[in-house]
Amino acid sequence: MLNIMKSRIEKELVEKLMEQFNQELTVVVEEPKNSELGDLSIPIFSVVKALRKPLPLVVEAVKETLKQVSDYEYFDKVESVSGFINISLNKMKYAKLIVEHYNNTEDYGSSTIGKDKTICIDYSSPNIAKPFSVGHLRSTIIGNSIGNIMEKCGYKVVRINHLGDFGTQFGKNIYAYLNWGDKELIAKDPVGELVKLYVEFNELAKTDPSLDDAARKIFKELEQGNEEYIKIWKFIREESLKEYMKVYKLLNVSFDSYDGEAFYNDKMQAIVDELTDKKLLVKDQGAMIVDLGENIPPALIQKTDGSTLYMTRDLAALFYRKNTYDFDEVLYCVGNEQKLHFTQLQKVVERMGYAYYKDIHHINFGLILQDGKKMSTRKGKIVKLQNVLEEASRISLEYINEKSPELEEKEETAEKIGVSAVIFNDLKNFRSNDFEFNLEEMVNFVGQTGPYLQYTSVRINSILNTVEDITMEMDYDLFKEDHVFDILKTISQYQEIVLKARVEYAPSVVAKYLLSLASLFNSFYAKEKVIVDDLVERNTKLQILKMVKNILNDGMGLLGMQVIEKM
RNA sequence: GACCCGGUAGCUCAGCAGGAUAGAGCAACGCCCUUCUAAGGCGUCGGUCGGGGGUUCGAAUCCCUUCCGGGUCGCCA
Repeated sequence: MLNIMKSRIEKELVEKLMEQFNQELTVVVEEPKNSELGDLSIPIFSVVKALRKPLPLVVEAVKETLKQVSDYEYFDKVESVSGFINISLNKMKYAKLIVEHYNNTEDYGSSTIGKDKTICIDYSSPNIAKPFSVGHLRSTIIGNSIGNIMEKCGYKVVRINHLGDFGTQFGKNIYAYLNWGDKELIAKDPVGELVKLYVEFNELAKTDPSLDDAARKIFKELEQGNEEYIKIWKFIREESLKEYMKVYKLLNVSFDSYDGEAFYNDKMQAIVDELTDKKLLVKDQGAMIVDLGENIPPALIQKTDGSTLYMTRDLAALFYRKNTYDFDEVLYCVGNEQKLHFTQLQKVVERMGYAYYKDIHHINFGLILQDGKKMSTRKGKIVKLQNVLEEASRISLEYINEKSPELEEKEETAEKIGVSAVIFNDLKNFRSNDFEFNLEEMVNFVGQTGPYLQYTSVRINSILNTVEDITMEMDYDLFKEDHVFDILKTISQYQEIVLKARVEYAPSVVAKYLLSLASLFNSFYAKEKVIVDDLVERNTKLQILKMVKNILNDGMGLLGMQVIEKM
């Protein structure tokens, strides 16, 4: 609501000033950092410059013109301080506007900006025969959250888990499986054992490069339909997927499609043909590449032995998605280290003459580091996500036993708190930042954390549960107090926050917002008693509580966190 | 070597289409449960925004340069 008011004032003010001075102008309405200065602020340096008139004169002109703006009725005070015109809103009027708007809005915070638009999000996409590491956690929860945010903005979202179920690595997996795989051990713990085999293979290949050749050969035959290999491949894929589904259930994420790289195996030749027809494919050192100019390394489409690569499969997947879903945008939630790959992908599509290369976005995110370095599956240096989630739930249960031993459904609640803590710990920081893997930090429950948000929501719950229902009777005088008005102002910004998160593909925008809302509420909670004898006052406070709780819960939902009733 | 990220309080980070005295949380220290959940609240301490130039009325924010950390750079994904 505040954003709407801001842009409306900007627009009207510019129009009227331009009429007056017959001159191109821009005006920006912003919010002062320090709320003591007012609620809205207009720096007029640029206007002074454009008009070439003395500052006091411009100040007066802007102040006068503001009186003609349609939102003027909500202004309380307009004063100029060192080149800024600061506006204080009439707290009561503004509060009334927001509360009524809130009560008349179906899905508060939603918008229709994405109406009739489709957005494909490629996320999670773990590599089969590898455990679900904390590395995959990022893609999964960032992608899931961005999907939720897009839906809130009206988009139709297609969630795609582009499983890494093909590629040379399978040559390695199959080679190791056939040559030194222990069937019994594999039956007991398929994924765990397969990972061991994979790591062993890489160890041995260091001293014996012929192993890599053998693996490449196996993969090529797999690609061409070798039945024995396909059987093993299917087994590996199924077992891995079973393992992943457990994690997805825990994280509460789902997908519309699990078509992985293998799905595109029969769609690759068409890509090669089209690139050939368009004369983009060049033979270079035995391999087929697309040259992308001097600044970008060429894209490899086909290996010397004729088998395909990651790039080829991504192109096939892209075209398939365009044809199947007719997306307006396609997002790839993949780590920073693949930035070049997606630049190349986009470039190839551009060279092929498709205008929608502009709709391809790499939603990059930072690495999870260990000792300042990237974690690597090949070296077996990975942490299983499930262990992290279990640890978080365990600590959460300890809290419950200590703080509210009489709680029912302790285990379920502990799990919801633990998992949400891990999710929030990731999403609170901007996605492209790297971060050092630190279990203690992930399961920290004090301060700017997931449990803090859940706790705030739960506190509100226990008050709301004591009353029958909330009437419409309001005492807007209460909003004259800053600590009350600030909550309301924050509530009024929810929609613009969600929209900002959409533009930046950044769940952290929502996360930070929820922290500040929760913080404002907790200060309020410490200062004010809600269940007071004065019924109108009580009702007004309950209305605030209701709004805060709903936004907290809704926002946590956008992040993929679990909302809980009691803790 | 080339290219891409990042460097803000002891730690983790916000702020970056330039704007008014740089903000949170953690840690440290001191308070607050006879009030609706103290997983909370209040306060104190803590910063030459990596260094150096430049543009500007105004720079953490833009430009150049330099140092430090990380990532990527044809047959892995």
